[in-house]
Amino acid sequence: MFVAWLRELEIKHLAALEAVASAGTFARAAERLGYTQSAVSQQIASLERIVGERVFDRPGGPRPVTLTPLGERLLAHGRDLLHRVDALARDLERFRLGEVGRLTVGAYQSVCSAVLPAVVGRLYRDHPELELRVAERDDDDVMLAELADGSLDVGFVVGPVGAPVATRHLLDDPFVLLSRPGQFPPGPVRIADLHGQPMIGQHGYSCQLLNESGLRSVGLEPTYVFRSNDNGTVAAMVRAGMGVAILPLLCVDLEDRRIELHPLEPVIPGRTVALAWRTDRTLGAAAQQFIAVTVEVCGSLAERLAAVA
Amino acid sequence: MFVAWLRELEIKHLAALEAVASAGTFARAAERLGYTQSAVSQQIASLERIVGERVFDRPGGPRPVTLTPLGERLLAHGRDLLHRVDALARDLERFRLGEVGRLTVGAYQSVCSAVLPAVVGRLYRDHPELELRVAERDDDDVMLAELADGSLDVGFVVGPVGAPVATRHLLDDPFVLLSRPGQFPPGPVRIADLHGQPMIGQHGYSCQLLNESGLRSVGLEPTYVFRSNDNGTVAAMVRAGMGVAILPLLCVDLEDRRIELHPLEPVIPGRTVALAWRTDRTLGAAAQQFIAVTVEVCGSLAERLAAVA
DNA sequence: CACAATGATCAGCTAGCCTGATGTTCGTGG
DNA sequence: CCACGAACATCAGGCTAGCTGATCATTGTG
Repeated sequence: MFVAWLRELEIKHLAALEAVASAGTFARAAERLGYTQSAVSQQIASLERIVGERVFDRPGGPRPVTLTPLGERLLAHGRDLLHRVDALARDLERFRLGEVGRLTVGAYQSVCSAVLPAVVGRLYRDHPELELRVAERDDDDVMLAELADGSLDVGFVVGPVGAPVATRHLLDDPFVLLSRPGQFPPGPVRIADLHGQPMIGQHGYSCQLLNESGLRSVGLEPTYVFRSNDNGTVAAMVRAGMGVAILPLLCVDLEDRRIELHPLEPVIPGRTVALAWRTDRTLGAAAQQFIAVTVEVCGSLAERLAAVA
Repeated sequence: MFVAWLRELEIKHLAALEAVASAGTFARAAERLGYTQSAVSQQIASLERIVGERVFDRPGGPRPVTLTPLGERLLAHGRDLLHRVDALARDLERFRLGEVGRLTVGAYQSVCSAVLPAVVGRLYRDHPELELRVAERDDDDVMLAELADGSLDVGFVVGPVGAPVATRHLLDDPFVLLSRPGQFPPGPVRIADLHGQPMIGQHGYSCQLLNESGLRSVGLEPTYVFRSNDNGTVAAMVRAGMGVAILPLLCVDLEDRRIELHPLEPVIPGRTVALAWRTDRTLGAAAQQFIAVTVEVCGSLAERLAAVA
């Protein structure tokens, strides 16, 4: 892919060239580079052997050396390269500090609306140059597959998963009943009382399956009259009186006064929201920060949720 | 001027990184680079020591290695640098062949109009990407000074000059008499016959001084009624009948039928046009080509001049 | 469970590179 | 005209970085 000749050219040579050219003297260049004059002399000689011609005219005696035309042209390229190496170093340093970098996150809709805004906001506030991508995925398996093939750096998942991924538990997200205000007396609603009640649900992905199996385990066979994965649509249908819905608390807009929330009795196993990433791949600083910030954000979020349910 | 850390980073490391990343395994990368697997392993280890983190995740066993986020970012920079080194090599090669490069030439007005167009035309025809600059200088001393300080790469000069410059003789440029058609009988004009004749000359630079000293050495004290360094102006004044002019043949537009040329008798020492350049500085390929082409162009030009004078 | 593929590691050697001393060239001041 | 100083080249010597070849550890595969 790359050229054959000039293979021995190294950055060191260009640095020596630059130093001598701008110092005017081998000895001063050596001093600046922290070498002896002899070393610089040999480095330039090596460079000249590589390019096949002299890059400096040495007038001899105490007169300063000057670049040959070829040396001048080489130096123009060399300065450019040195500046780019410099930029590389600075960029790498910022990357290691998590100030720059690209990060692709996978998340459910509920996480996207309830958790991510706060996380993204804090990350951008601290490091405005991060390149964050959020991919909305509603299926745990899709999420894990994309985590595995590298499309995602980190992803929010529902349950504890096996696979070669690490997970960090974030919060417990209990199922709650959504109803029209006044439809049920305040306080917990007994699942048994929901027999025959028309229900609104999501399509058959991870948390909906968890939902249904929870209900069945306490003897309720739910009747769904509408399914949507858009939480706003589900809430709207509840408001419209089409039925009630059992949703993870995170899927609910807590500010919406036109619906009412009720804990369930008995409590069915709610989903646990966790963050997952591959353990066999090194995490970038940006990803580590994302995890840390997310853990913190979810910590305070969990407190607020506990107050509701 | 440049950064402190990352000083040990060399192009070799980036080449190894690129090779491994695109080959997927250390062994194949080694094969491509002409090293052993062990060498590549150590090069990557060295790179990782320099940047302070792993750049590859090694899953172990026969699975391909993958870049870490930091490795990916480093590689993006690295590929850019490698391409630039590649471009550097190609550019240097073209420079050595004289296909590209910058060349600044100093020349008198007469040379500019009589010699340079042909030279420049041929150079551009062969190497369209050369960057030629022509600086019109009417004074030999100025020319030599600028040659000395590097402002000019090569310069046209009149006489053989000492200084630390080499000169290449190009052609002899005899002085001729310009007159209105019919003002003198065809053929040579005797200088003695010009006594009292109003004359038009140039200002006191190199070739005008040579001119006047030549005339005085054969007993003529010229009377100048007008001086201009613009050869077209001098010719116009001759046409207007203001006087006659003695000019180097190169300063005359041979196609202008409204003036007549006469050799002088006796012949006074004409100027010799030569090309000069510093001997203590290496010449670029472009300069060498310029000299070669100029010598050739002047060779055929000399023949045509001989036919006139 | 043996085998193959892959990277890490180690020992040993070579070559490149740096240092310190010395040689050579040239301008400068007396 | 000469001695001195400044500046680069060169040489010898030592050190180390880097390469080779062999071996080890790990892991997927038949």
